[in-house]
Formats: sequence, structure tokens, C-alpha cells
Amino acid sequence: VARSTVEYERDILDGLQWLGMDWDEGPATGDLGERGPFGPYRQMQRLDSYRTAADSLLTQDKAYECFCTSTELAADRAAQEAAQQPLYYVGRCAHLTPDQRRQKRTDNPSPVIRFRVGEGRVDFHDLVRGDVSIETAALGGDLVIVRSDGTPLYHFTVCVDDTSMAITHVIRGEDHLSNTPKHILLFRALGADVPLFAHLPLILNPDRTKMSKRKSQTAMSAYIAEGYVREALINHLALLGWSSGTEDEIFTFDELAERFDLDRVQQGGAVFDRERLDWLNGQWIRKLPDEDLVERALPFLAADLATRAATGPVRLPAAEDVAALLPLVRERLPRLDAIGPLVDFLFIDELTVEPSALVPKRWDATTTLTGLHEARRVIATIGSVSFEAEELETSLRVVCETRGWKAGDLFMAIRVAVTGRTATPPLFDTIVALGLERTLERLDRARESLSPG
RNA sequence: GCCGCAUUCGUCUAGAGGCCCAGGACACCGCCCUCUCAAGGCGGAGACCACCGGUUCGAAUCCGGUAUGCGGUACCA
Repeated sequence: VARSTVEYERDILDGLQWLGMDWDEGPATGDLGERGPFGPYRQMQRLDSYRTAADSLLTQDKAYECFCTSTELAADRAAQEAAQQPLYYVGRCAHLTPDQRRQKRTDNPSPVIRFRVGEGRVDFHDLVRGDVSIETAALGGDLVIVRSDGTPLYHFTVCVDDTSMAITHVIRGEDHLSNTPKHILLFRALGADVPLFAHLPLILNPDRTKMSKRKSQTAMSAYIAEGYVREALINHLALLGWSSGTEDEIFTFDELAERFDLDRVQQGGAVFDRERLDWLNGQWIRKLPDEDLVERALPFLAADLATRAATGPVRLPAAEDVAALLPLVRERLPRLDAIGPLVDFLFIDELTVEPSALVPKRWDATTTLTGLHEARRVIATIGSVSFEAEELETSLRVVCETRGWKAGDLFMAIRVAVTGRTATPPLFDTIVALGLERTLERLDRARESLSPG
């Protein structure tokens, strides 16, 4: 109950939907109602069926009431630990006579219900692990299936649910492999067909422990906020523990649905590798249709500018702005949130640049000053005639030629003056995007800040 | 402690007895391209296939044991 908050549920369901996962049966999501013929799909709404199943096991003597107190249980456990024995329920209440039961009930009116685990071993064939065999003696004794307050426990509820929901395949994490014999025993006791099992490898942290909500970033919402696209997340997740057997690695959702096969699922756990996710994300960003990319990237640019707005006036970008910039940024986005640093200077009204940053590595302040002066002159002249990237570049290269400058140095000086950054999209396209007026303005400001007086 | 599962380059993996002195991808390094940053191209380094022993003419691949890791062992899920 403690873990079943609406927020947790929403988080899971929304994440699944965002990834494009859909289901034929299951609980409602934000806009869709509960689907499927076997509802309700929440444990709390199915308490009656658990009660009925438990009663049935009780009358068949496949389960029994247990009145042991927590003190008794703790004592058993302590003794077993001291003797270095496996921990198990000793079966004190397993064979009570009706009289004894009545007696016990006066002391403890709310017993738990335990399921008789029996003897022997449980063998089953797991679809990814092959044959598995566990001695029932290793199961810890008769297990509690209903608490003293009448609510059922997980191992019991899943079996009751799977039975009444006509489940044929149970596909889940490896952490349930050891629990599977309990489930099989329960299915049999319930008179149900035992479903097929497939235990998938766990997704691991870099230290190779199990990825979990507590220790790891597991909320899809966190990845969305960082600018990962659904296609990349799906692709990456699919490749953890599964491979196509070919050298292809980039798969669409549909291709995965088509090619995925339990037979090719890996048995060992897989570390969730961010580097690889980032690479995949970049691959997918490059593949997205223009319109789609604009729509997805715009919120990230807006968010970036919103924080910039604190230090000075900014202009809010529109979809057309981003669309126009697409050719410049597309190949430079490992994640959508990288778009801000790449183009935000286009939307900031007053750019302030550290004077020292203006001077390229191989240059001094004086050279930079003349360089910027020349650049201003050329850009103003060319710009008033034809303000195009190619024109600007060739003219400025001519300047370098006559002055004996390395083009890279001049370009870097201009770049910093105009954008405030040393890493930007191609300079001349950037200048065109900025506009003639603002470019000249920024060059002027840069020269002023460098002037001795 | 007991039980179960796993173990191929740092990471994700290919590999179903000879095609493997182990292939691909990410990351890393170098070169090319280049106005910066990327992207892209080319090349490099990187795995005694956890270890030991068996089976076999032949083992990463089959068998046994050991080690290590992970998971389970609750009136958690």
C-alpha cells in the first residue's frame, strides 16, 4: 500500500506511453480508460477474488491458519541463524486440531494464512534460462499468503490474477527467478495451468548492482527532461540484453517489434551505458523529420532562454526560428538540451563578452582590434550588397591573405565577438542568422571593450 | 548461512565443436576533412573467451569443480 501512490502509478504509465508502448489490457492512463475483459486491474479492487481463492485453499487444506506471534517467529529465526541453518518456518501451526485452533484463536484472533509448500523439487523450463530446478525445502517453509489484517501478499495475488486473467507468458526480471517455484506451486494448488516463464536479465548500474528507483535514474521523466528522444531510449533499452544477431543496431519501434525474440535474449545482466545512449540519441536526432525536431527542440531552447532572461532581455524563439537553424544544429545535438548553448546568443539582446576572451590564442589585443575593425568594414560593405555566408567568407579570406593572417584566427575573433562563445555552428551562417545590424553592433561593442582608452 | 542464476575487449554484444591466435558497436587514441564545435571517413590500441580439470583428432562453444558477481531467502513488491 505504501508503494502504491497515484504518483508512482502515473509515472510508470506515462513513461510507457511516452515511449510509445501500448497495451491491450490494463489500467487506465491519463486519457484512456481501463481496457480488457479481465478487469479490474488493480489489486485493491480485486480483494474479493483473493479472499475467495484463499478460502478455497483453506477448505482443501492446501493452506492453513497460523497463529504464531512475531516473537515466536523471531526466536525461530535467531535459533536457525545461530545454528547456521537456512531460514524457514518451522510449521508450528501446520497441523493444529480444531480444538487447538479454537484455543489459539482466543489468544490471537487474527491469524495469517500460510500455503503448504510440500516436499520434493520444482522443475521448470525458463524461456531464456533453460531448465531450472529448486528443492522445495529451500523455499523457507510454508509461506504467508494472507496477512493478519486480511490483505493478500504479492506472490499470492500474482498467481490468482494470472489465473483469472488467462495469462500465458510471464515475462519479468531475473530477480523473480528464485520466486518462481513458489508461484508454480501456487498455480497448481489453484488448479490452474502453469504459464510459461521468461526471466530477463537485469539492467545494472555501472557498479553492476541492480538498477533501482532508489539508487539509479529510472524515471522516464528524468530522461525526457535531459533531452533524450523516445526512439533512442527504446532502441537503447532493447539492446540491453538482446541483440538482433546482425550488425544492425539502429532500430525503429516497429522494427524491434518485428525482430525481437526471446530466443536471442542474453542471460547476464547489462550495464546501462549512458555514452551509448547519447550516441544513439544523436543518431536519432539526425534522423527526425524537420518539423518533428523543431517541435521537440523548441521547449529546450525556450527553457534555456528563460534562465538567460534573468540577466538580460531575450527574444523568445518561434518555431520558424528553430526551423531556420536546423541545418546548423542538427548534427551537433547529442541531446535536445544541447540546443540552448548552441544558438541562444541569437536571442539574447545584449551580449556581454569578457575582453580577454576576444583575443585568439595566437594573437594579441592590438591585432585583434585591427582584425575586428577590418571585419566590421568588410562585413558592412559586403553585407549591404549581398548578405550571404559564402560572400562573407571569401571577402574575409581575402583580408587575411593581404594582412598575412591565418583565417582561423580572424574567424575566431569574430566568432567570440559575435556569439560570446568559442564553439558555435559554422560562423558565416551564424552571422547571417544574426542579421547584419546586430552583427555590426556586436563587432562594435567588442572593439570598444578592447580599446585601451 | 542457505538456495538460484550468471561470467567473451572498460561498456553493449557476435559466436550453437574446426570458418575465431575471437567479429561489430559505444567510449578511447591517431590521421584525414575543417573557420571553432560537431558530424563524417580511414586507421590503432583494447578479450590468455573468470579459473582449474575433463570429454574430443580438435572447445569460447560440451561436462565437472572452484572463484567472483548478482538475485532470492519478509505478515515488501
